[in-house]
Amino acid sequence: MSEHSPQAETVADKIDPGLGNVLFDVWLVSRAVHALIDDAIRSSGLDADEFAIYSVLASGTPMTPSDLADWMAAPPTTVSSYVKRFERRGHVRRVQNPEDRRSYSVELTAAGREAHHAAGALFRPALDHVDKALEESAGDTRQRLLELRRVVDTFATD
Amino acid sequence: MSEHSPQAETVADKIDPGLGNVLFDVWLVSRAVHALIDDAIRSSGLDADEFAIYSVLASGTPMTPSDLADWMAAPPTTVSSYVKRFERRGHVRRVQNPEDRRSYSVELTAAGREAHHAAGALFRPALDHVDKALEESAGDTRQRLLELRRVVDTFATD
DNA sequence: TCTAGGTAATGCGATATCGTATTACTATTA
DNA sequence: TAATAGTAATACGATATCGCATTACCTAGA
Repeated sequence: MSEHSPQAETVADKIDPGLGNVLFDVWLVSRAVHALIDDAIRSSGLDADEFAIYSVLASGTPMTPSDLADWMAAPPTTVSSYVKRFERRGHVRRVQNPEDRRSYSVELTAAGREAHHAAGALFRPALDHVDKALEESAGDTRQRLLELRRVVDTFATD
Repeated sequence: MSEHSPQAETVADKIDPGLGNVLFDVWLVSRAVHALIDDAIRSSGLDADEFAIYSVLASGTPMTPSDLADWMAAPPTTVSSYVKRFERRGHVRRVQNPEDRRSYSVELTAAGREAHHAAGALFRPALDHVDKALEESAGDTRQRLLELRRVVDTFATD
């Protein structure tokens, strides 16, 4: 396996594929995707994780730190430092919840929306490439991913 | 959303699903998967990333640090510290490449195989749950993931 | 064989992640 | 309404990640 490569093949090809299982495969793919996004949007000053968070916030869904933590399966402390960082950048604002003074929701500022937009512009070519390469199977892929997320959440919650 | 929830639904349900695109979906699912694995195997002393690396090594494919970096789409410096850490644990050994004195391959020691085995035992129930819940679509899911990885690698390489 | 350019791996430093313990508040029960 | 338990968020500290610069080695060209 390590001595020579018959064709132009990627590392991923050479390794598995018997090793694989769904969870492992997700892990592996996501590393590549994460790197792809990081590289694509680097010059915007956001990384893949940050871009994703900015994206939900930009979508208009009000999110508390706890919501964010559940949504992205991150520990509360991690979300805390994200919010602090984003706020320091002037990209995010905390909006007090009048019903519960411990809590607040996180909102993008105008500057935050701009940053997200800029990152989005860098992101789109990469996404287009992938979508194009996937062709009709793209929808199917997303379906499988959503299903998987549902299953995983079930397990984590039980 | 913070006021009330109609059913027993997960956070993921409430958010999207218009926001989504393949890359974003992968990112999101992988966070959940990563957390799931972390939690499942925590008591083994390995985390999800480490378990994955131990797994390739356990599979018998000889891997240099560069191979590992390519395979898991991580920067060389990150792999370097992984190897150092694993070696410190006594789980891994460096085997010099006689052809190239800069290089070496990484091998699991007996202790490393044991650690991997222990983590594997904790991992399996989680995997079984997911596989069972996915039923026949599991194979299809893996297929989609492998395809995606291929596409992403193509983009990264061009 | 010398030199220039490429590649494998790492040291170091900056910053990110996340576990443990804590604070501040809300809900529940009596 | 006091006491207890539960929940939202964070401070702090330990460790991980990764970019930049560097070392050591290999390869190609003259």
